[in-house]
Amino acid sequence: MAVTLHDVARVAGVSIKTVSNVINDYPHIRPATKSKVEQAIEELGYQPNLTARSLRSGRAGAIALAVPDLSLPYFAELAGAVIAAAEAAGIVVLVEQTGGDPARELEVLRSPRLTMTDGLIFSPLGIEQSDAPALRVPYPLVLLGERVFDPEHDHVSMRNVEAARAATEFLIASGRRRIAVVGAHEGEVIGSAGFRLQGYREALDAAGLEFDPDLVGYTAPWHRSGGAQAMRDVLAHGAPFDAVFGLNDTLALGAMRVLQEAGLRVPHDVSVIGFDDLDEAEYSIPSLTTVDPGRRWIARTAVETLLARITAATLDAADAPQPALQLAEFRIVERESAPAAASAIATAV
Amino acid sequence: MAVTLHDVARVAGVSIKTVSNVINDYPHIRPATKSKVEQAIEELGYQPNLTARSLRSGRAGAIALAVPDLSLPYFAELAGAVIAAAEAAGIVVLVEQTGGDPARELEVLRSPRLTMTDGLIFSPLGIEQSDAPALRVPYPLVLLGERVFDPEHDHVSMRNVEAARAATEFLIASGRRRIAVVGAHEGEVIGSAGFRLQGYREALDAAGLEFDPDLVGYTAPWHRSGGAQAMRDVLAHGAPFDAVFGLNDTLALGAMRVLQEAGLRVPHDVSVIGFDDLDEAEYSIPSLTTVDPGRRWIARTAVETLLARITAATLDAADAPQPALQLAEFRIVERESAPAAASAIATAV
DNA sequence: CGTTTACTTTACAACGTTGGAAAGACTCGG
DNA sequence: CCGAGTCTTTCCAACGTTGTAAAGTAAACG
Repeated sequence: MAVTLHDVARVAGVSIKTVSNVINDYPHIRPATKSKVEQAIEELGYQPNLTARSLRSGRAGAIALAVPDLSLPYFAELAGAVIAAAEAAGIVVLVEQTGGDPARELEVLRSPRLTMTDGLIFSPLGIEQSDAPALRVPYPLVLLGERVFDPEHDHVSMRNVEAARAATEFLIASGRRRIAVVGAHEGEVIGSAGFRLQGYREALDAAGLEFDPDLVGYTAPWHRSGGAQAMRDVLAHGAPFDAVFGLNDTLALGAMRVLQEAGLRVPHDVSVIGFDDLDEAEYSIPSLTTVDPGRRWIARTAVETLLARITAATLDAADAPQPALQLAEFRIVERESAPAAASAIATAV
Repeated sequence: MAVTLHDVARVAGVSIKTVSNVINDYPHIRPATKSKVEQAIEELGYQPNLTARSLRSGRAGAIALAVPDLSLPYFAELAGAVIAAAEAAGIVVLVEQTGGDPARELEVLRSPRLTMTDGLIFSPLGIEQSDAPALRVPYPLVLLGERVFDPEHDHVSMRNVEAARAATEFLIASGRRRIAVVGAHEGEVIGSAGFRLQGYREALDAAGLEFDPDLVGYTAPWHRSGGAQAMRDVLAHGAPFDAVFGLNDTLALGAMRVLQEAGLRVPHDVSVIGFDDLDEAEYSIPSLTTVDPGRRWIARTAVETLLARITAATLDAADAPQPALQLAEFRIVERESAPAAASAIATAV
């Protein structure tokens, strides 16, 4: 079928090892031989078989990325950033979708498919802290997110508590006092929802504001429809509010949608802030004030960390650094849905 | 490092071929031997090395998907659907981003990386019909989109002209007469922009409406910002209009944003229709009437076609079907931004 | 009880590549 | 013109797996 080293060697009239040497820039090759080989390569259109190279060298030049679902914009943008960062290092990315299902997540971790890659960047959503032992896999692994922590692993994440607190404080500083939340997970302590809710409560406490359970909207899926439904629940409670903190942007966008249906104006009656700084936050109507949690930095750092770990593993380096938790810097991106200086106070139905 | 067939064979006290036979469900194995081997596999946690298997068998169990950019929602959702469809067949997907850059697209086609996969699903954006010869690659290839056509290849696409015509006719049927377009590409005939613009013109012609160049907003990148900019250009022309056809959803959403800034109400003053039926179209404010071009069907069909082609290639089947162009069915999804029965007529700027 | 037949296991080679080290060729000094 | 040193090329084996075919074993038959 395909052209192999043997074919090139035959055409060039040398041994296959010489061809291999040319390809791998072995220094001691006579110029004449080299050009002869290069000409044969050109003529035959030879391309190295990366599968064979991978088998022989033990390095695949590929990593795996497991995320819940590419139809969730956060993960789509994360995946895009990971692929771009890997590409810059000449590495390709195999993408798996887990759907956030714990069983599927565990299955991916154990899957023999990973023998085709050098390591995994794993963004779990369904598994729990008690599943941490399942993370002790025989290949380099970098964790993302805040679902599971394990001191044995490199972990790249964001400052959820601080960032959520900053978002809430931003609303408070703008004059809001009754701040609803959408996207909470019942009883969750660890995880994006738990941490961000904690940050929210810390901000309230620090400002001497009371936490009102009626202002918390719950939803498991962080889809726009979930945000809409949680917002409706809060409205149904009848407690007045003048701001909404969407625990992520899609939730906030879904919530904005419901507010508008309910006749509440954003930001006139209700300020809305999100979390993630998705592309679409910039172009929603009104544009969404949000937290940029450092997604690109996370992608880049995750790839760099994984590649360093892979290199260390091949060198069997004893001086490899300890696994670490690296946290991205965040910043508030002010847009229309929550101006720094808000005005009116609404009394919602 | 990893456990190999040799290790299992040693522990089980059999030859490696017997272990291989057990794994591959070879029928003639004594039950006692089989269980002995299975126990050793279990005990050692053996996992087959897919790289070696792939080298030996010539089948990688992986396909490549090349799309412009995952931060474009259409391609993110497409990629998600492709991965899901492949997963159902036990195939993994390696995702490449071309950025829509012609040079990069050609590079991906020729890249030795593809030797790690069994075939490619390619969604070009930058290359042109004249680049078609570059598509004659030595591995199975399925084309998506409408940038390049080639009778030598399987191609899965959508009914751009008909669907765009239907979208325009939908606006006309709702009572609109001055329909702007955003997202056109200067001089393009072949390609999403060209085809959809053609459908738009066909609808105008059929309805006896005049085509007004001042109502066409151009933008190369089909980002939201491009839609916004194109909409501003149209507004700047000063020609009145009562509807906007965004050549895709993100363009339409960007345009809606600008309309609102300009004080025009959607759909009261201006109806807006998009194209793609992205998740977010359902939750924008107002929700976006759009065309569902059959994205999931396209993903599923592309994967099935590619896998069939791969199988045919390995069997060296002479009875393989001719390459074909398969087109998805489309439908109009009516939402708020363009109701079937529109009312007022606006006179823009 | 020898022989055919069917079942079960194994030896070997090969997929395409590269590391290690030996073999060959050339250059230079004496 | 020889030996030492350097440059250049080749040979061999191995990465982990599976196809082919042969070898070995047990059951069945006459």
